Amino acid sequence: MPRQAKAKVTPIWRKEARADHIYRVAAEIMCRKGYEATSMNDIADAVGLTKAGMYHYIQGKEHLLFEIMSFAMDMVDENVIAPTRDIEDPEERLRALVQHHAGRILEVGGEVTILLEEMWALTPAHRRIIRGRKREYFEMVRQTLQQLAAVEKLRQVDPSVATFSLFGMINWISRWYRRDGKIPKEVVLKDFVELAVCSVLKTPSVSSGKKYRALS
Amino acid sequence: MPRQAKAKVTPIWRKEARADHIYRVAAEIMCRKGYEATSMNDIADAVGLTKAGMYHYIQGKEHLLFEIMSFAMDMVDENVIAPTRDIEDPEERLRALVQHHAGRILEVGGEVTILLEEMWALTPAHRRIIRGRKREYFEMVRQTLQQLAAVEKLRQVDPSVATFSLFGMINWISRWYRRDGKIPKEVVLKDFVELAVCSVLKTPSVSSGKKYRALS
DNA sequence: GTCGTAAGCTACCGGGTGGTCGGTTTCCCT
DNA sequence: AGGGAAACCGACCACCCGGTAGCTTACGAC
Repeated sequence: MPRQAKAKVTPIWRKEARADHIYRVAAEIMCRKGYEATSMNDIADAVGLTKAGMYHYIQGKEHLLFEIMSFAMDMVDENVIAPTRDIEDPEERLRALVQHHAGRILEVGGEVTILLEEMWALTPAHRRIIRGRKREYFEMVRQTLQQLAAVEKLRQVDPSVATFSLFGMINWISRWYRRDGKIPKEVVLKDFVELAVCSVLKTPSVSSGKKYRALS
Repeated sequence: MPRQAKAKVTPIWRKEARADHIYRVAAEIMCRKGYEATSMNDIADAVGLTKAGMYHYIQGKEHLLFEIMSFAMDMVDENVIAPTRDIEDPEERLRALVQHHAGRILEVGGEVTILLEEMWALTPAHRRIIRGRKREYFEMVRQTLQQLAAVEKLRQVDPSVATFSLFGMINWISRWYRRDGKIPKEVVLKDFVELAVCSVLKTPSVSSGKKYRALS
């Protein structure tokens, strides 16, 4: 039990921290095999406990999924919505939204994004909560596009359809991007900002170049 | 048994046709609840047979999924690849690809597209087959983008990344589009062609207007 | 040292899974 | 009328699921 060595140094193994570890392992497995195809024994084995032992830290399978999804939405709130909410210029805001969201997926890994689609596995109450948080995010992006439409910068497309399109492009990343693949994540990020912004804007101004300048 | 009435008219109820019906029903249920969450009893009930009776027409659950996925890829081959393969101008071809693919999803329903993602549920042999067919399609789109890059029409983005982006936008449609919703499919289709083409092309020429003219 | 608590395990539960077997019904053909 | 095949079903199988009860162990506080 190598973990015990660390336990000696930090005598109190926070129960919550251990639960966090279980969440992380569970997220990885569930993402790889799907929620239903993942058994509690799979998770217990991966985490080094028996199923019964694991139940001292968690409440149940569905609750596990709910916690993971909530964590995913927390990440969106903190790392995507919060840093972009106060950007005044809607074009600038859109660019930042894409950059932060895609950047998160590329860096943290898409596990969490993929699990966000297993909505039907949640209890109705939990499903309502997650759906509400998703809708909130969706509305923010949609309103950004509507602002752009108001100043004639948006292409002649339905703002909702355009928003769905943006989410499609970005969420799909987690289905194909491999961090050990040959495309570096900086390239993907730069390209995605360009693809996303250009797909919806008539005449995007040149990137303000805060982080990425045009290559040529 | 209302089906019997029809059987009287067409005395030979082709076994294959009955199997087809089962595939269709299974696709609808599996898409709604997910492959693993769908039991053979669910399907049997929906199709009006007992589980044992159903096994006279099908070979097993995994094979059912494989057949559905193969059918989906047949549809792509017939209705997307075949009618666009011989278009010479790559920009025209790209436009047609998006139009046909998105059009199919909007009209047939996305069941089949969503099921195409449950790759991990297949046996390795079946998985290899489906993956091969997917890759073939992917390569066709990618080469179209590469041709566009060769004539300086593609934006400064990696063609593979751009291809993934296109697939993301389009495949995502089946996750949000409701045929009984308020956005008519013609609008979605028109918008998607514009969004997709404009996302990857520097200066898309005005649509040749074969089917859809600019609205204003 | 010993006691209380938390951690963790073995053994088990009821129920549902994909799948099969043997038999019965139904229908068409002659 | 009756024979043969295809259609269909009730009962069952072995197995695995999520989850729990109750016991044992390990450890820190005093």
